[in-house]
Amino acid sequence: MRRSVSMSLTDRLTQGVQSALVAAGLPPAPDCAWEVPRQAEHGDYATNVAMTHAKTARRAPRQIADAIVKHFPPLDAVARLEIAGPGFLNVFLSPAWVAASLREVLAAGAEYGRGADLAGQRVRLEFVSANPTGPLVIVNARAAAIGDAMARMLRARGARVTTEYYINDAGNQFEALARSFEARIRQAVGEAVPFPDNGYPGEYLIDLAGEYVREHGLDGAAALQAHLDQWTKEGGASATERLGRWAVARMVEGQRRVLADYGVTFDVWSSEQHDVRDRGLADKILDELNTRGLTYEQDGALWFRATEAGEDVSDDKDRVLRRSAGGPTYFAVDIAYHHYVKFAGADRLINLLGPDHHGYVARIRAAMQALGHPPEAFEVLIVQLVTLLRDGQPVRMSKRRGEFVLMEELLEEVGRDAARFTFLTRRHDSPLEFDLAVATRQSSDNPVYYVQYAHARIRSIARQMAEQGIDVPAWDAIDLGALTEPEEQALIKRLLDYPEVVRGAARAREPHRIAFWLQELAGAFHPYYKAHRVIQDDRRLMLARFALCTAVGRVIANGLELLGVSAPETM
RNA sequence: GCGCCUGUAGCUCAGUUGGAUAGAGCAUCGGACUUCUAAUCCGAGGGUCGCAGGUUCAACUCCUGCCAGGCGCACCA
Repeated sequence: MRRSVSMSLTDRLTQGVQSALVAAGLPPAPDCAWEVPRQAEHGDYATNVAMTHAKTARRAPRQIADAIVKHFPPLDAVARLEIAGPGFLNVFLSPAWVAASLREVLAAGAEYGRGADLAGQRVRLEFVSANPTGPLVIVNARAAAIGDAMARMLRARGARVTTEYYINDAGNQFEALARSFEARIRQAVGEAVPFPDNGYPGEYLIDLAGEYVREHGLDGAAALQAHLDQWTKEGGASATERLGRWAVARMVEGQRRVLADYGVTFDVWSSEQHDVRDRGLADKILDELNTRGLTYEQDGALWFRATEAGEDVSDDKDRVLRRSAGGPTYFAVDIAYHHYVKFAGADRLINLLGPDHHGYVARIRAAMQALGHPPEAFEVLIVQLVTLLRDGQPVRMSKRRGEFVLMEELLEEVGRDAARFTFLTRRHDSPLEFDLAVATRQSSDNPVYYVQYAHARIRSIARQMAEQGIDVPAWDAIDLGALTEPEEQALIKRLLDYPEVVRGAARAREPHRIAFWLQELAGAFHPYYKAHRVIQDDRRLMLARFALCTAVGRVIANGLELLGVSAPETM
């Protein structure tokens, strides 16, 4: 980021306030927050510093405000200061400064909105991580949209982000899948075997079994038995496990493909089996925890003192690490994975989990803190459920019972951009009601098109000007002083807020702020476009407006990029 | 029973670490295309911010209690 914009306007205003306070013989304020007032008559920026500072400065708010106004240093950005209400300080920007500041947006281009406030942070961001026991469903699409936007946002502010998909390809769920898959294969070749209890009854397993039988040329029960016997002779993993591995590989491949179609790719795909269990990390972490005195034996099992570990969390009960029957629990494996693998390459972990895991958060956080990781180094964000409706009727989603709506189907019906944008106009921790019928019916008036359309219109102006052979000089050579309309001033001021919006969204882990802000920007642009023509005889005005529109288009494209949504040239 | 999330317009949701008269989209109603894309624009109606207290100059926002919905409380993952 260029030095001229590295210090934001509000920073400069704060500096002005502080120097004014000192010049007036008052103590500097510990904090000075700026907001954009809802109403234009309250100025472009406002601060309540005179009120919050009243106690420490031991003066009446209005007295402090008076002093600030009297001693405020001259800034070319500031046209005037006003005191209002109980002691608000309202700042009115100079129109000439506003118009000229457009140059910074244009000069920064695709870089505009990026910054370095998270520079040096190595973040490992895990999301989706659905069980490899079935295809991805709608809630996975929500997590994917949020996680991917989160990664883009954090990178834009300087963090080094590694995105990760963790595959739970071990334990009871894997075994249930393997047994279910074997049963489906046997049924596919005509054997009358019962389907296992606690299996995965979804139709996708029947399809997958059919594929397996076809690809291996198993044209009957005898051929299947020969196929399996060969493995038995070889020794090693059981036939059931081998079938399960095949099913998992196919399932993960399918998940990866759907996510790629959605525009979401991961830097790392890690496997519970290969990257943790096979490397003996589970045993290693038990030793580590033992050494630290964080465990005890009881009833033949090894327990973690979850109720005592942790600085800012405490679990409500201790947790088993090694079962009395032997073997580590998922929890033990997970501690090992976080500690040895994830923290090896990052100083900050962010996990997006579903609400069904929130009871798990306290124990894993406690474990991380017990292993010496500071509380803020390990963040868990709960992405709330998507309650699926079809014409107002709830649709239960359960992979176990085989009832769900696939992420693939969502993308076909609603489309990638609309789906992503819909998920990104909600807070991640807010439950979302998603009516498929309504979403399909309304997919053509999804708010995403409102934003994209603004971009397409702007690109269209550029095409028109090129077609008409209008010569556009470098931005620096254009006289922006022509931008005096209130709508033009308002648009530029919005653009100036953008870097701060991205910064705040990244810091709060809230990509939805960007989506809402883009809607507001488009909402300011469309009326302007309708009311004022760009291409016209007054060349000075035309070029200035073209510069403004180009900047708006640029920022829309930048913002949509952070959300993983396309910015079309035409619509 | 305990814990977490949520409760804001008819519906779906925002509300920027306490600010000034609580917003948007959809839906409803009334208008606007000879003009850079009408996937647009202009206007109207629509609210006890779940309820009740408390904190203070100021509460949708913070605290307490209650009500309602969702989720979780395994030697499953």
